[in-house]
Amino acid sequence: MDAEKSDLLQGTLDMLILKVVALGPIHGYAIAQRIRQISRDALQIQQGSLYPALHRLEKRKWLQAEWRDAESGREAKFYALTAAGRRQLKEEEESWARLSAAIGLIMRTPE
Amino acid sequence: MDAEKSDLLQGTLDMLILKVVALGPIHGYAIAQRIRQISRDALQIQQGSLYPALHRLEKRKWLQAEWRDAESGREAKFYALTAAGRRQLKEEEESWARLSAAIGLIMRTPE
DNA sequence: TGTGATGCCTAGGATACCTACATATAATAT
DNA sequence: ATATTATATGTAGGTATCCTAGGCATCACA
Repeated sequence: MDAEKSDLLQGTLDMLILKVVALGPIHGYAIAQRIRQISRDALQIQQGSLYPALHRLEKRKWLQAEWRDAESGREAKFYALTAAGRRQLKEEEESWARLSAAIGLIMRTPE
Repeated sequence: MDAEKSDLLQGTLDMLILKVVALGPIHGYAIAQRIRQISRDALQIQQGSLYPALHRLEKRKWLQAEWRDAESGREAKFYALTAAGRRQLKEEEESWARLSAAIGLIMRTPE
């Protein structure tokens, strides 16, 4: 009802996940933690956004999943970037650079 | 079906419109033209996105509409920013700055 | 014993955007 | 004279994304 603003920019979640996974195989829960840490709490991924996104990316063959032991000793699902995922990440980076620069042009227009 | 990427970053349309209207009263069709011009064709607002957005912003009292003659001699609906719209624009600018900077932190993380 | 952190998941709802369509006028080209 | 393009506004329906709110399980620690 109260139209609260999202915790992130719609459409950037896939790119953020792909980027973090590109840093090295990592499990879902840790992806959200890393994004939060690196962004100094500015970006907070809800679990209800995270897991569907991971399944989406896996289905599109951009990520590959594998159950392994986490540092904690417990089982966790580790994700790795595929070759297609690397290409997709590059595309999304370019799209982000292009669009955010364009928004900058608008927002810096003097009156 | 084909998951084509959007012409803009989801969630930024309202901010872009508020910003352009803040430059001076302007009608809907011209808003889309200005956004396209200033962004050098990088941002293209579809009519099916534009008009619902304008109605949304007017309903929230961030814009005020008035029918007037356009330069073309034809009638057009001119929009002006309200005081609440000015506050909203400021908030959206801050949110954009915060989130886009945070995304920059993630995307520039070295491996 | 129970609480918090870790770790995975889904269902349902809200919102935003796009495609496609509909309508009308004015200017320009053929 | 006629057709097309640009201007100008609008809606309906579909899709995708994200969030809230829940559920389940394990482990450490108080």
